[in-house]
Amino acid sequence: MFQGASSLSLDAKGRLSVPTRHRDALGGETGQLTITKHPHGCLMIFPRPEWERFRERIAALPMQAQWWRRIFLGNAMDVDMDGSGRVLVSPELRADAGITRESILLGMGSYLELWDAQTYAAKEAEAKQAEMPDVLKDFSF
Amino acid sequence: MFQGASSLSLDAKGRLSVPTRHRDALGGETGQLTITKHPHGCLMIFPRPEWERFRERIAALPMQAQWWRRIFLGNAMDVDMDGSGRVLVSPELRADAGITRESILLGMGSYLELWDAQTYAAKEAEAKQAEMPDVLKDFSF
DNA sequence: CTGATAAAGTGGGAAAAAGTGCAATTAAGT
DNA sequence: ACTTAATTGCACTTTTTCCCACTTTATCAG
Repeated sequence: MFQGASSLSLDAKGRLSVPTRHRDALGGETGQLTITKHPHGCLMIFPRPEWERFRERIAALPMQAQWWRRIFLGNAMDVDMDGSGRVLVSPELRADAGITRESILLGMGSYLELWDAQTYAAKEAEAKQAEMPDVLKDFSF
Repeated sequence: MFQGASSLSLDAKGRLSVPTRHRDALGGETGQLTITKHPHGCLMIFPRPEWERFRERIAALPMQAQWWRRIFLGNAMDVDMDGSGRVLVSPELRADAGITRESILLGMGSYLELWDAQTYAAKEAEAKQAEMPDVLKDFSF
């Protein structure tokens, strides 16, 4: 179960150093994980088994959801952590999420989200302004 | 199982250099594959056996789908990879998908999609803006 | 509180693999 | 038969991947 935010910076080669507290949960025994696009403008990072489950659900979607398939499945990259817990984020994925150096890693339960630091700050501010969605209206704390 | 995006450029003769990680799965023992049109504006690339299966299903469609038959079956080209993993994409197919040089190859499970880079970027951006189709409304991550 | 030890992060470099372009040979058409 | 176009194979250059070493940070003990 992933939760919590980490500020981190990719190195010159576009490698992401996975925070130690997520390393075991993310890489498992073999260090295998999968990174893909998210339509909201960030990247999703899954432990490999979790990705397999997600992919099955995506693959089962009907024709109308073809574009979602392209975004999630068509852009998914299987990667391995290197000896020091780093993963290479492909140039295509970095470009899509607008990630240069400074980025934010968010624990989102079964997966992680990787955001460009600036983009995230802007979108979060925007979301705070926006009206509460209906489903939350009768949600009590 | 194909997944993941690759940026690549066709050479002056219209040849596509198949990314190494897809080469075995796409060409099999003999390097034979099939390329055809897709109505969404890209090309589909199948390993030969996978194409055979797809063709059977298309052929079995009723009269209403006659146009889809023309598009898929009528434009299919059987091609071979050369010694260094390249395939020639015919001028007709390239023209149809608007592919000049820069293109994107998407792994879509049982087949690959080849897009003109610009076209893909534009359509993807459009899809991200668009409202989520009903089938996805109750899809949780 | 300070120092030492250990662990983790960061950067760089070398080896291997993949891509790109050229050249030669074969095939086809006039 | 000769010219032109196409295709296949080869070689060189570029990129990518993997690994090692050094620096910095954190933790524990004195």
